[in-house]
Amino acid sequence: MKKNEDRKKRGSERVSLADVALAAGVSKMTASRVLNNTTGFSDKTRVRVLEEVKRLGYVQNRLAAAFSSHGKSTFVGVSIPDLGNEVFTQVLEGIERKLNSAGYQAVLCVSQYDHKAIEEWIETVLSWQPAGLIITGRNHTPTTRKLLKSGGVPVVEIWDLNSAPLDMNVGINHYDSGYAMGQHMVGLGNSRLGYIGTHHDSAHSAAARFRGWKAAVEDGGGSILHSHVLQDTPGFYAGYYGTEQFLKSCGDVDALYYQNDNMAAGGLMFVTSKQLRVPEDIGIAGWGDLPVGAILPKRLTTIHVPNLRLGQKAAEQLMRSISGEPFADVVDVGFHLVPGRTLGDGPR
Amino acid sequence: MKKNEDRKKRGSERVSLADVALAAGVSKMTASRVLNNTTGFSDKTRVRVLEEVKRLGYVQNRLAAAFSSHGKSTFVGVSIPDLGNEVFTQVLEGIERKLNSAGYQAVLCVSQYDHKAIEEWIETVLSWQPAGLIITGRNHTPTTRKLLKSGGVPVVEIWDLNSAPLDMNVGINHYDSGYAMGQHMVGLGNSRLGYIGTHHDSAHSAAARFRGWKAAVEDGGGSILHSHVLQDTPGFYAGYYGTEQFLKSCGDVDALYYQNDNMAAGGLMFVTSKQLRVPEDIGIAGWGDLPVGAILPKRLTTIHVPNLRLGQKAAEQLMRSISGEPFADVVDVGFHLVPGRTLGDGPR
DNA sequence: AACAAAAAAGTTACCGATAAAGTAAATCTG
DNA sequence: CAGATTTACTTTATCGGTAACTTTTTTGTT
Repeated sequence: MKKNEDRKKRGSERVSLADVALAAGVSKMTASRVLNNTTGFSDKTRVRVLEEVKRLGYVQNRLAAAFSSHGKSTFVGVSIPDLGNEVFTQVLEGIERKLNSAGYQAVLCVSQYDHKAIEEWIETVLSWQPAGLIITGRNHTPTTRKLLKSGGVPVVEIWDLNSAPLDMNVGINHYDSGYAMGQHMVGLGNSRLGYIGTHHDSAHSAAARFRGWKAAVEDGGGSILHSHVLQDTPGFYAGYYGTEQFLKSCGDVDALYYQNDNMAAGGLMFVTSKQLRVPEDIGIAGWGDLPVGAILPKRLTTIHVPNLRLGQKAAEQLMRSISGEPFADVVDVGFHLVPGRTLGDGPR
Repeated sequence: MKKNEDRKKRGSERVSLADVALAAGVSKMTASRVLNNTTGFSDKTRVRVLEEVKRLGYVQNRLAAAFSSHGKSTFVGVSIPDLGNEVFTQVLEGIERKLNSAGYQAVLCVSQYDHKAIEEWIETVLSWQPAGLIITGRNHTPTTRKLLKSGGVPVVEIWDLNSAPLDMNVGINHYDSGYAMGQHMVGLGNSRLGYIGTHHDSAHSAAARFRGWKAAVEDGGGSILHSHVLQDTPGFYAGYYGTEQFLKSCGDVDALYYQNDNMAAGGLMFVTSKQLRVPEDIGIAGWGDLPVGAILPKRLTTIHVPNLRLGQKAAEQLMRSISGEPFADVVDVGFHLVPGRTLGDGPR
C-alpha cells in the first residue's frame, strides 16, 4: 500500500481526515467511506479506521465536507418575531425538537418584527447554504422575496395561513379564529364590546384576528365601543394597565377581547382588583390557551392553537421537501374555541 | 487585461465569484478584495464589480469562504435547557441580540436538561467550526468536557457562577440567592417553612438555591417542615397543584418558598382560592422577578436576576475572546432581593 | 526623464473533504 | 482455471473562495 499523503499537521492543529488515514494506513478516500458508512471497505479496515478516529479524537470538518460535495449544510434558518411571547417560544420548541431529531440545526433569528432585519439575516443565512428556512409571517420586503425565490432553498412560511405561499406554508387562519370568538361573544348576548391589543402594524396576525372578530361582532349585531391598541409588548402588564385605561374612557362594556391570554389574565386581575365580577359585571376573552390559564380563578374563554404541533409540522414539511418526499403546500393546523367561564350569557 | 478564468457555469447553477469577476473583467482575487472591502483595487473597479454583483444577484458562499481561509464560521452554538421557562428565553434573547448585532448567528440547542443530548449536539456543532459556544450549566459529561477542551473554540458557561470554568463563565450565585431569601424570610419572623419546586436532579441551579435557602433557614433558627419536589415543569400549574398537595400534608407553615415566580404565582392563586390571606395566613416567596408579578394582587417577594443582561454579557465576553480583546474569566451579573408584600413579619 | 515607491492588479497554491474514475485483489462461474 | 465480475481500495480533480506571492501600472520625486 502506497502512502501518498504523509504531510503532518503542525502540532497544535486539529486532526484531519488525512491524519486518520495515515495512521490507519489507508487512503483519505477509504477513511472517508468508512466514516460515511457507504461501501467499498472491508470489515478489518473499518475497525482500523474507527480505532484511529477515536484514538486521535477526530472531528469531521463539515464546512469542508459540505462545501466539497457542493452540498447544502444541515442548517435550517428559523425566524421568529419575539422570544418574550410564549406562543412563539412554543412554536420554536416544536421546530427545534423536530429538526434536532432529524440531524438538522436551527439557526435562530429573533426579528422583533423588523422586516429589514429579517432581510439582512436571510441574506446572511442563505450564504451558508442552509438546507431550508422557516420564517414567521407572510409579509416580506421585495428583496427578501427575491432572495427566497432565487435561493433554491425550501422555505416554510409559518403562523398565518397563506393560500399562495412562496413555497410552503403551515399555520392557522387568524381571521377565522377572531371571527369564531366574535360569534361566540355576541352569541352569548354580549353586544357592547371592546378590544385590547398592542401595535397592530407589525403584528400582522393579531390584526387579522381583530378584523375577523370585528366582522363577526358586526355581523351579529353587536357593536365595538372602543379598540385600545397599546405601544407595548402583548404581556401581562399591558393587559393590566390597558384595561385600566380602557375602562377609564369607556366603562360600560359587556365584555373585552384581548390579543392573547396573558393580556386577558392581566385584564382579569385588574377588574378583579376593582371588585368587578367576571363574568357578571364584565366578560373576558383571550387567545392562545396559554399556561397562565391554569391559575386563573375561572377557566378563561379562549382559542386553543396547537403551537408545538405547528412548529413540528413546519419542520416536518421542510424535511419532506428536502428529502424529496411528497408534502402539502399548505397545512392548516387548526384551532378550537375553549368556552371557559369568563363570558356571561346576556347583557346587564 | 487577461482573462484566465473563463469557464462558465451550467445555466441553472448559482452565480459564483468567478462569474462576477469574469463579467466585471477582473480576476477572482480582485473581486474578492472588493467584496471584503480590503485594499488593492481602484474606485472604478469597485464600482464595476459591485455593479455585476448586483446585476447577477451574487450571494457569497460562506461555506467556501470560511473553509478556504482555514477559518471559523460566524456561528455560535447556544445551548439552553428549556424554552418553556421564561428565564431562559430572556437569557437567549439577550444572547441573540448581541450576537446578531455583531454579525454572528446563533445555532440553537434546547436540551431539556439531557446531558447526552447536549453532548451529541456539541459534537455536531463543533464539526461546523463555530466561532464559539455558549452553554447553560456547568455539569458536563466527560466526553463533552473533552470535546470542549480540545475543540479550540471559546466557550462560555452561563447561568451558574463557576469559579473554575472550562473557559469563561457568566452567571449568578444561585446558592447565595437562595441564602438571601432564606435570611429574609426568617428575618421577618417566619420560622416554619416549606419549599415547592420541581425535579432537582436535572435543574442544578434550582437545587443550589434550595441548598442556600435551607442553610439560611437553619442558620437563622427556622425549620423546614417539608420540601415538595414535583416531577413536572416549573410553571404556573405546578405551583398551583404543588401547593394544594403541600398544604394537604402539612398545613401549618408560615411561608412557602418556590422555585420561581411562576410557581409562586400558582401557589398564590391556590391559597387565595382557599380564602387564605397572604401574607397574614401564609407567606409566599418566589424567584426570578418574572413578568407575571405585574398582575398579582400584591407585589411578590422575589429575587431579581438580570437575565437579558446575563445573556448579553455572555455574548459580549465570547466576542471579546474571539477578537482577542481582554475579558474577564468569570462575570457575576448579580441579583437583588425584591421585598414585596407577600411575606408577613411574624409567626401567627 | 529616470528611478523609487505605492497602488492595482494577476497568479499560484491550498483549505479538507468527496465525486469520479482508475487499479489491484478477491470471488465467482461454467 | 481462464475470464468475468465483484470488492477493496487508490489516484486525481475539484468545490469556491482566500492567503501569499508576483507582476504590472500609476504616482511621486529630484
